[in-house]
Amino acid sequence: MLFLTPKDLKRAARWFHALSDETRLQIIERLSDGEQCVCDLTDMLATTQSLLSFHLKTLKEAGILTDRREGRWAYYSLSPEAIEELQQFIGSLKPRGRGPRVSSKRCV
Amino acid sequence: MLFLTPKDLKRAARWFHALSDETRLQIIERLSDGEQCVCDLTDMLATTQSLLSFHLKTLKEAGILTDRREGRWAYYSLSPEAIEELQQFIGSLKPRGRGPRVSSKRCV
DNA sequence: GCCATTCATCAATGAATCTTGATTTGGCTA
DNA sequence: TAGCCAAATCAAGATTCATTGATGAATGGC
Repeated sequence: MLFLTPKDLKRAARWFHALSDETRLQIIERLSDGEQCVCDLTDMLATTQSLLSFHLKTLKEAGILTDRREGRWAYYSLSPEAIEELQQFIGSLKPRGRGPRVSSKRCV
Repeated sequence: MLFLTPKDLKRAARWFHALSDETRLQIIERLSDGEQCVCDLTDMLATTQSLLSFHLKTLKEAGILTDRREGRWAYYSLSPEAIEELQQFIGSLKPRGRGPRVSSKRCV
């Protein structure tokens, strides 16, 4: 059973929007192996520096990534908390679409 | 460890885009209790008929919902397969951002 | 100080998306 | 058949988003 406050809704929508782009999913894919610096991601992902920066910002503002600076390099990694909450959210969707149907009160 | 084919990427991006809207998340929320007809959803969700129809279509085209017609009513429900695949996808993201860092080969 | 490097930010363009209101399609009932 | 109802579709406008290229800020080496 799922109950979302308006705040939950906003946050979840933001998460999913952040994940709704192929380049950003590739970033997630790379970061699922652990922290990476921006320069490596630039090489891996065949994108421009400014565009990558934009996507990283999008993911960071959604709370999915955290960043860390070290000298002139920036390192990004997945936020364990966000991933866990995402897993909980999706996990709470019980797929009972095929089960015994809850008949509607009005449309019968 | 995550490996996404270009096809996977496209599909996942489409899922997440479908989930990136508050109204659509509310639809999901309602449908997680079981199948619902459009007219009930219209009442619950404080939206217009045509807009709801648009959102339902978006979710359906992403493969997240299935629909069924009965007389003049349309019933929508979550697709168990899609939910399961989503759960697998998110589940494969191991949040080891805090663990021992995988040091970069280039940026040190 | 001076320059190169790394990354972030800004402004501008085009594309995709959301939203609205009107129209259409199909099914039911009288 | 005529009329009503549920839902989908369409066209138009508004908004948001992705992308590009140029500029700016911070760091480190010389």
